[in-house]
Amino acid sequence: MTAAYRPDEIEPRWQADWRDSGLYQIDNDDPRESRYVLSMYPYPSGPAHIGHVRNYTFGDLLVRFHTMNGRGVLSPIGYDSFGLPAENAAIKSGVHPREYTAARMEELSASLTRIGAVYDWRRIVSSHDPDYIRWSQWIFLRFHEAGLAYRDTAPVNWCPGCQTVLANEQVVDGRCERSDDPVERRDMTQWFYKITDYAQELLDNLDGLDWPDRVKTMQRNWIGRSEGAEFGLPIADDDGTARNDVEPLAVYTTRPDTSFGMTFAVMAPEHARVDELTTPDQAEAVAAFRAEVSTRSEIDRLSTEGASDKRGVFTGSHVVNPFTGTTIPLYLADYVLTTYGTGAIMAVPGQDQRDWDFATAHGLEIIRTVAPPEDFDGEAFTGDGPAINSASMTLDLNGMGVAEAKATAIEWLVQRELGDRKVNFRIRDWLLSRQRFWGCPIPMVYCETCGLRPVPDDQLPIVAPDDVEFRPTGESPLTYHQGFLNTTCPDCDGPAKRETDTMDTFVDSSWYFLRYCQDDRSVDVPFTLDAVRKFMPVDQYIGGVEHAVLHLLYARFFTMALSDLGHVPGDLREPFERLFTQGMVRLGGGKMSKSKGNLVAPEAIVAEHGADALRLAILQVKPPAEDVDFEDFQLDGCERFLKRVWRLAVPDSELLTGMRSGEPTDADRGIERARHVLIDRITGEFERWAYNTAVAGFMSYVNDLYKYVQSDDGPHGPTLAAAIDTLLELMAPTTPHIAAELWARRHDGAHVHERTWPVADPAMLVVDQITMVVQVNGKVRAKVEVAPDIDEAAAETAARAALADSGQLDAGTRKVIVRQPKLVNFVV
RNA sequence: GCCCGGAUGGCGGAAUUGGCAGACGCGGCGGACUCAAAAUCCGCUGGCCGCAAGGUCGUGUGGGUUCAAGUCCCACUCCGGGCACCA
Repeated sequence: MTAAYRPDEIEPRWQADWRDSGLYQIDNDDPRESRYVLSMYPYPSGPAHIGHVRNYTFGDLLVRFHTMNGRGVLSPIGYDSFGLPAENAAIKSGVHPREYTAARMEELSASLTRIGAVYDWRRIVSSHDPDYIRWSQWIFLRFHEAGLAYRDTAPVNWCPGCQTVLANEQVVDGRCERSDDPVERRDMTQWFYKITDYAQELLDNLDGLDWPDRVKTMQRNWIGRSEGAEFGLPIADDDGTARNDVEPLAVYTTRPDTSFGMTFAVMAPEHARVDELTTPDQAEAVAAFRAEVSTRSEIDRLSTEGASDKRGVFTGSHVVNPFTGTTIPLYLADYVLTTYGTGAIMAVPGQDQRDWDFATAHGLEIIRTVAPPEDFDGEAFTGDGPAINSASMTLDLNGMGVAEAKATAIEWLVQRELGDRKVNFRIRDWLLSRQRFWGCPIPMVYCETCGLRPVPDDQLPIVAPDDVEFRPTGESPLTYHQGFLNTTCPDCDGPAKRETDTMDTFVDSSWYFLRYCQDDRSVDVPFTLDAVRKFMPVDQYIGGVEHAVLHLLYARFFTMALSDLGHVPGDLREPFERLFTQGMVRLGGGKMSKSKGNLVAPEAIVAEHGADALRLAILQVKPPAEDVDFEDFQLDGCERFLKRVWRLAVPDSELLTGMRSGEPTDADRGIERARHVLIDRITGEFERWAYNTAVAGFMSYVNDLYKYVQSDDGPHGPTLAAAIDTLLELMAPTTPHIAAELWARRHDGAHVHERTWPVADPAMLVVDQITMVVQVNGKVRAKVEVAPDIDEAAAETAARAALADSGQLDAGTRKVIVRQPKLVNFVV
């Protein structure tokens, strides 16, 4: 009687075994070569959803694979446990975010365990843990000392739905990436991390990272480096001459070569010098325009729709084009941003479409300074070409290409001390303060006499009190808690107030991977240099592409800054050596989301098919990098396959009767060869993340074994045993429970996950026969079995022989292509 | 608009370098077992023509290179993603 395959019975048993045995715990003095395999730590939103399961299955497979390959694998887990959902739940139902979060973490931990994922649970971190808060604050203070954390008043993104400010990275198409509310502009005093200090290195290092090109491109776009020139446009007097008593208007351009075509200049509506440079007769129009712009939402303003003439207004003032000496009008327009460059531009309608549109709408002059090609029928010409109309007494660019003209123009500016070469970045500093309760408090106090003071290290962590009222007010609930708010100044002991804003949760995720390295959590630093050196950088990071310019950029910044400050080794500049971004799981073509109520619950699948079948289905359905629709999962087929494996491998199987012994036959040798081929194939496929074809490999192999077992001669005992044992070893990372159970049953309770990964014998991979295709005019007409080392002449002879009866070569051949041993093609 | 991906049977997909298109799975059809069903096992399964042997067409569209193209080149269509007043 064959024992039944009962995943519901064996899986929880093995999950407990892995957790208790410590097989996947690693100590910092472990002598094995170390590997750091990390899946992005999850926000604890309750039981795992199918997207989580996909992510953590890939990670778990790698952990188990590397472990069997003799490496000491750091496989940690933790929770990104600060954040809005817990606080919103508190507002709605009154349950404290801490309790809410603890319950959700419990659920998520249980589901991760239930799908068979293994971790060193001793190293767990959670963002909201006071111990973790302490070190988030400690790092903030180090950054503050170094000038990398600062407070500033700036126009910021306000999300009315989340009732907090957002970082630029969290605004997508003018909307909040979380709540999708349109974002408003507000001037607020906020905390920033000075990520712009690292813009150049963040850009440069991308080249050396083994990351998807897509993600690198997104980061490059986000950082947005541009090279150009910055120079001053003198303000013109009433009679058109440059005034010496007024500071020139600074502009930034990437096209100094086109300066002779500058026919007007434009300031951003929010530019600091608008009032100064507006003439009395235009004051009313300017004020009206600015008022109108300020009420427009970001989305409207970003939109290119709408009449161009409404997008700007004349200031009444003129400036001087230093290249030509001519006087040109100065406008205000909303297409110029106050936050980029100098907030003012020289407008060259001939070479810039935005300037072209504006010039056309306002009846301004257009001068081409780059000759467009003959067939050019567009408006502004932005391509390369010889300069025209670009000469003065002191500078002649005519005839030069764009690059040469640029360099020459900049040189001219520098010589006359009018301006200089300038590199600009699109990336802004990271706005990190949030007006919310459920986040890490910013450890600063405001003293009436001493001003802004950092909280001393020995007073950390600053933890939010429990007895606060949760109301969506737009200010942190901490603002209304007198006990938290009122404190004393660390320097003068006088009355002081605490900062009530908390940190963006992306701060927490910017260093958790460093904390995981630290085994002894009692030391007085968040991580020791030795601990970090032992495991960092992360060898394989796995997560969603949605973090391409959020988490992945911030974490890189943190690593560089901590490196410069000496808290991690100086040569550790990049945290994640290899990155894999897995695709999303969708349902019925749409995005799966809680709000749509179409989440697939892995619990139900595990209950019906078992965790191994679910893991196998995840791996089988699609290449890991691609998005997948849950409807395409083939759970029945995967479960059926596991049952086939079970019946083949379980010791008391009815399938296995009448085992042959003695000398192996050709059929036996064929199976033995297939075993080695499988080892070779699966090892390669695992290394290149070809899990879907690896599953196909397992299935094919098992099909072969079934034929072998049911063949007339019957299976050869030792051959079959080896064939099955190898299969179980190779399947251990993908379907760990069934592999463990069958191995234990076959080997007296031994553990398959403690086995060494099998190695293929190269001699067994050499085939003695290969199918050679014989073509006539590129069409397959015959196939011949030949030796792999057949020579050219013999191959042609064999091919001719194969076609001899068909008469297809009777007319003679014009050409013969021989690619032994795979193919011979006759051209007739 | 610009920059990346992608398009292969009824479906998900496979095809390291240009060399047998459709591995593997799902679904479908047929058979075995069974009183029957489920489960299981075996076989067939791209279209068209043909009793068959076999032939013929076939990897989004149109061209091209080559003895040979899913794969390389040119042009285009559609789908997905990113960027998009950043001067």
